[in-house]
Amino acid sequence: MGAQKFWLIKSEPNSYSFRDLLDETDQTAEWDGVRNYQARNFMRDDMKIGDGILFYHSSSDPLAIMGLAKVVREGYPDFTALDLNSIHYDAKSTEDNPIWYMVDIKAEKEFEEPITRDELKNTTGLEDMMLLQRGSRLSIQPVSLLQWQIITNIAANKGSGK
DNA sequence: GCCAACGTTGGC
DNA sequence: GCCAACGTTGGC
Repeated sequence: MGAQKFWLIKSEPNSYSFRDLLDETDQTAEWDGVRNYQARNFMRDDMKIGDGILFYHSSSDPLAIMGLAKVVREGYPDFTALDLNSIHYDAKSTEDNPIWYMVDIKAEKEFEEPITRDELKNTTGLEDMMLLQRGSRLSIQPVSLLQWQIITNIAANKGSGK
């Protein structure tokens, strides 16, 4: 079994928020609709059960990490690509040759206070975070162990009521 | 609302 | 295989 890895997933709360995930049965959702090859490869090949996820709200106020989630099902074909009625339908994808993949994620912990993008930018040690790089648009990003530790520490300190 | 950055498409 | 045109993302 490989070591646990860490990820950041972006979502526009207008379409799907961390609250929506918390409200799901078992707080679990299929992460469907991703139509970018690099993100697809992460889900198909690299995301493993138990991997940690930072759930980030993009195009919103505040721009922030809202909480933690984890991978509970590893990559499998995104069937919405085969569904003519889905906005994620893709004619290039077939049952025999599915192009797109998804994972299932489960909410783990809602931060008492979201960690804002500004805060991340001002935190020593996070300079290299992909999220903070100019022009970074990838909706699923790898996060290093150190970055994960720094961010979960911030959350823990906020949660301690200090 | 603006626009830079990026990924994809398609003509050649 | 190149690359211009286009559509989308997403911070500001």
